[in-house]
Amino acid sequence: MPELPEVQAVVSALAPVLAGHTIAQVAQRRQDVASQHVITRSLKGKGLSLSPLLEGRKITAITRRAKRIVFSLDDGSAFYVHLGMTGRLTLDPQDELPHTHLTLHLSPPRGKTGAPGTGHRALHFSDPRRFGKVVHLPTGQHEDSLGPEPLDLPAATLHALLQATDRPVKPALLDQSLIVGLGNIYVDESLHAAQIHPQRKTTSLTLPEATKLNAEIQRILKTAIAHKGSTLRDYRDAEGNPGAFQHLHVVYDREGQPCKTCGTPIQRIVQSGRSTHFCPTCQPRKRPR
DNA sequence: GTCCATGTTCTTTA
DNA sequence: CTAAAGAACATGGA
Repeated sequence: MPELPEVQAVVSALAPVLAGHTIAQVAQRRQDVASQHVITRSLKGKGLSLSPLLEGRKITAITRRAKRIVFSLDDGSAFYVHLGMTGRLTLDPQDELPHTHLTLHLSPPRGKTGAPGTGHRALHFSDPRRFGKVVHLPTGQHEDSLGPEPLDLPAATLHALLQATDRPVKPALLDQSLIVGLGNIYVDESLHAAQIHPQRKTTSLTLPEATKLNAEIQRILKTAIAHKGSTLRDYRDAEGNPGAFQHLHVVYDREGQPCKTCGTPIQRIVQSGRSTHFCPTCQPRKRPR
């Protein structure tokens, strides 16, 4: 569930509440929910015990990078949470969700105790399918092979990135090493808005087409952020609230339903093992002249 | 029982 | 070498 807008909604909810809190206690139910960030792929692993790394550390910032929720700590280290498909971070839930693999017990900053809403907090990470993960980043170790963020990407850069590879544009935009943050929903919506057929080769896209695509990606992501993301089934923000952008989907998960732009039934095809939804009228293989 | 799912990563195939 | 396709991960809903 979590593409850039959903992850951003979680970060926006958590950051103002939890920045400055100290991790008092870590309750880790599953050892394999966490791992150490490693450049080499040989020693990845059987899990990592988080409590000795996190307990006593103060959270200095909570930010988003790609689809990762990054917790920066006062000793220069950091960790990130990736929600996978069904992961959720929930703050002070009424009832603990099933498949809660990790809970962070947090103490408020000194001097803030007593003010309303600033007591101890509990941040729960739950994830039924367990595609999500927590990754510890030792001081200095950060980025790996992530592409640029889409929201402030110059159109010429996107065009250059697309020209540098040669494959259908749909799977290219899903590739996090090319550009980050987009998933199946927002790629389909962006390609529709830019009137580009998902099977068009990246090398065939002209600069004007890439410029339009770049603008539509940014417009759709920003609109989705304003609507706190899309909830198809599982996604909830840190307060347990669903997003609202799914009501504005034009193509995604609308196979056979009329295109909201032209009325043509939306088609579904499979590319790289993923569903692609598009409008054959709005997104012709060849550009109309 | 079947198919499908907002993601990533590894393996196989071309 | 590149890239596409497939499978895998694990669980639950339709």
